[in-house]
Amino acid sequence: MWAVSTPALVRRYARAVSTAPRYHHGNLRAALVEAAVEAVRAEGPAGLALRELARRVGVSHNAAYRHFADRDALVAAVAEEGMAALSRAMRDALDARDEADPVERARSGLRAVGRAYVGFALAEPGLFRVAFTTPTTLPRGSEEEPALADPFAQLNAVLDELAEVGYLSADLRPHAEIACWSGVHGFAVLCLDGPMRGQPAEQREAALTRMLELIDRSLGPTD
Amino acid sequence: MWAVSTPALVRRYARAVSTAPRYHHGNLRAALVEAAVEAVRAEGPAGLALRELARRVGVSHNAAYRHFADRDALVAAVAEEGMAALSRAMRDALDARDEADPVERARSGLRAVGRAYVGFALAEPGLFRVAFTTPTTLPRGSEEEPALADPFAQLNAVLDELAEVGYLSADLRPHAEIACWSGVHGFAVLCLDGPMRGQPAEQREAALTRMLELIDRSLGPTD
DNA sequence: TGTACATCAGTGAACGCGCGTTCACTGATGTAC
DNA sequence: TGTACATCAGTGAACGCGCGTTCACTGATGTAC
Repeated sequence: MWAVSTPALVRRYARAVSTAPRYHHGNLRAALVEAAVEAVRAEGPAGLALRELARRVGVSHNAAYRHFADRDALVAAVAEEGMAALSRAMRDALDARDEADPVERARSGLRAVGRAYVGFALAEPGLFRVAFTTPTTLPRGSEEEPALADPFAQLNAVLDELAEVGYLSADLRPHAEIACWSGVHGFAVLCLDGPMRGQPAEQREAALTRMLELIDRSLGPTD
Repeated sequence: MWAVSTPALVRRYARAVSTAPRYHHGNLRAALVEAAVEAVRAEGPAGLALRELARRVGVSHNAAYRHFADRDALVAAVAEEGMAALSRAMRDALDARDEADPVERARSGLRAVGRAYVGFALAEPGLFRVAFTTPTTLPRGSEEEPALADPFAQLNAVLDELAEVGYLSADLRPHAEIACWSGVHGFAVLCLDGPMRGQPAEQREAALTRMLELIDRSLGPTD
């Protein structure tokens, strides 16, 4: 059952205790992804070079090929990491709600995911950009980045909640998720690369609050 | 007054008539920008390489340095071109309105610029991307891309119109332009690089119509 | 329990690529006289 | 009107860069016996 023999275990333990640089890294794949995330934080998507990352991890420049088929595979791994982090941020924001009234709770949920989305983009611009980078080799007919499905699902859940409690009417529900997503995504991009780049935080904050208010208005009843 | 002497005129005419390749290109700067626009159409921002463009224009690879200080200057020229084209598309859409009722006219104006914005992004994805590319050497404290001011001004004008005719209340007016811009910009980006990439046109069209409807709702009166 | 051997995860040198940029230059153009 | 000369817009060779990728290899590890 236990595939590791005793002498192997002893050797492994000695290795783990030793501080000398090891020939076998132990967890190179994870270390490369971690370094890639750091690089992306510091330099954006352009920082994702296999040679540079290997250098940072302290490993020869093509050791990476044991763990990634090519550069694109590494970029994809980082993108997945970024999307997962975004998803976590949204979920945490949703979980932090404490409203009792169902309608207020649903409405604040939509604001919460929106705020979390924009907040993540501004806090982690590099990861955010990579997460939305179109892979150079588009996987024709493949599953189209399942990781992306998760933030999407959360947004849809909140909108369904808004519909269930009667705030969002059924005939406005279709495509509402695209409209909401467009709003927060566009806001994030305009802050990172557009006219709002370099604006003071309170200015951005005021604009974001206004936008979330308008999104809320756009879905609610007219009377 | 006329700075060109007669023999110079004669020589220039002979040149203009001749079909032989000329040592002096005549309008290299414009030709390079045009080639750059084409390259961006075909390959996106990555297609903007001085050597490649010089090759296309049929000129030695560093002739370009007579007209652009460096690569960034060329990219900036293309970005300006793209932003101008976007601005034109918006203006044309606004001019095409024919509603008589002031409120309806203002509301359709907002839809028109939104549709034009997204339409341009989808028709010219390369130019659109370059137009929003942050220059690598950010001009610290400079005027922050005045070309961008023009689409922004048009959007603001339409929103002012909506306020004047009484559709958009004064207290919702501040920051409304950011919210609207975020919506259409985000929609465009999601279509180009996000989850809506590769979706059929009618699907995108339906989602866009819904988003423009929601934007209209978000600004209008509640009663 | 010890050892031979297969397997796996690294190394280091090398190739070719296209790029931006600089240099010293040459051909074409415009104009003062 | 013709010519000498300054200026400008191009050429071609070269440098150095960092990259992705491949190759033949070696050291470490795990395990069958």
